[in-house]
Amino acid sequence: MVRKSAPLAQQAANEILSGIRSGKLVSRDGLLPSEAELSQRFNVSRATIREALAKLEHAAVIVRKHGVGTFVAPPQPVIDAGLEELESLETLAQRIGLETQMGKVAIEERAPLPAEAERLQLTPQDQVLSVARVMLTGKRPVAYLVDIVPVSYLSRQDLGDTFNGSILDLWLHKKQPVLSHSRTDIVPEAADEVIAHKLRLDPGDILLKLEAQLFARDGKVVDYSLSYFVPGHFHFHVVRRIPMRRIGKNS
Amino acid sequence: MVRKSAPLAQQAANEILSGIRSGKLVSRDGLLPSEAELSQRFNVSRATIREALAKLEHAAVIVRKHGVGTFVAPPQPVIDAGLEELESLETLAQRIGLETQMGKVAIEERAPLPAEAERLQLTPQDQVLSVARVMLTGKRPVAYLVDIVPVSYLSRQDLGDTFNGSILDLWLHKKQPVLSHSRTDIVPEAADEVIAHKLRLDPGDILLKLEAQLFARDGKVVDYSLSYFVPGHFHFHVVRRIPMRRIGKNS
DNA sequence: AGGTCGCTAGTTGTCAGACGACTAACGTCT
DNA sequence: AGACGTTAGTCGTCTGACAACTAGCGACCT
Repeated sequence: MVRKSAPLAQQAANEILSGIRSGKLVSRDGLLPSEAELSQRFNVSRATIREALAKLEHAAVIVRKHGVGTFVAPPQPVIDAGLEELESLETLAQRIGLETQMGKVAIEERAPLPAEAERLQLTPQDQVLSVARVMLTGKRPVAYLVDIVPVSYLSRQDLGDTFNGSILDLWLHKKQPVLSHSRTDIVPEAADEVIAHKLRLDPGDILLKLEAQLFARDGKVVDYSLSYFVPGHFHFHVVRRIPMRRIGKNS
Repeated sequence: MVRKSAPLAQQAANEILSGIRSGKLVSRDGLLPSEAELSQRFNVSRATIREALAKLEHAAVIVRKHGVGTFVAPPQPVIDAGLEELESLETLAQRIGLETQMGKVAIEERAPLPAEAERLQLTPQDQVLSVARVMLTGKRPVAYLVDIVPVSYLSRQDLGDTFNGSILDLWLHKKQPVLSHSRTDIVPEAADEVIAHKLRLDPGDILLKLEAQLFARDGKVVDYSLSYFVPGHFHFHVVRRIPMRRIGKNS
């Protein structure tokens, strides 16, 4: 999408962003001028200002409150986590002393969806247990976690009063199944309306999705999980090694 | 942000999204009804429809073309890449037979910004070479890559006619400096106006940012790089291992 | 003195109508 | 066949008005 000149709304968004970053447009409590005032100040219509502000809201730069005003979005606390070693979020949070809460767990035993069947190497006649929950810190949703597990590996009874939100921790404690590794896909994604609702966001807000297959020692896929993270709370990194052998690379 | 009822624009966006997913709102060539028609169909003002469509455009669900119409966004080809082994994008693309082009390289020798100095363990008096370029496939920008390198490791002369876009490849070929690994942070991010312009996107569009420090064998940081990927072209994954020792974890 | 309720002013969200800027398609002319 | 101009339709922007919401203030009650 190459445009000869940016639409006015885009230009206004750029200028407002500059004004925010320089601090010139922001009062002490993070409040921006009203739409009417921005309209006059930038010499465009209020509708165009609204389109510009919508863009900035989607960029998580601002937050608009009906009847109140438009605010610069607040900065967020960060948890840093390496991805090389598989560790549950609950264990990670505990290790760094962060208090997290688990929202209501939605457990359902059903047939797998086609994508789930494929990822779990199941047939449509098999049954899976779906375990979905929201993780919160300080009442604030930070992640939405869904595990899809063949019922041969996990039943409702396995999840008892001691379930802390992590199937991985449950299995590691139990030493059954014996786990090997996970393959985790990393995707930036816009929240759809269901997930947005669960994480108290708007559809379209940016999430980091980790989509993982967990393999047991015998090579079977024992878990297919989808983890959606609100940016700013968990900060993931990976250590990438230089391969030892590069012979044959150019053949 | 919990609302008693969603704003009308949000509700309209949800309904339009449902109509797109069910196929009911989309013609053969991916065209949606006009804003005027959607306004009538959903019984809201055209301004509200515009706000709804803006949300969907930000979610990369649709593309709006001035004077033409509103289209469902096209699906994208995908390159899958593991992150465990450090490999340049250029080598990766070559390995899988994908033709990529490098846009104009912007090279600048300057003092490091504070964040760069910190990441590269430099002082403000040091000098770095900044190498910025866009990677394209089929004329389409897919990534914006910036390397910040201390001049002791890289000079303009090092980048000659043989520079293919990858400093990593250059160093691996030269075997100097001897490289060890990189630490790469993974962040979903909204494009700011500069990067959006380079990648022919709108500010606020979703990108995956990989922010990496590259370490030599002697422990020095030899490169600080920022790589911004347009979603849908490169698809990253990581293999996460179960640690061998878990003794002491609960102490 | 403290708490509650109602009102006001100000702000965002939505509506309606109009015009500007853009584009694809079609017809006419060379 | 190619170039140019026109038309109809669409998105982008403007204007003015009203609906929905909220913080703050003052009045009133306990």
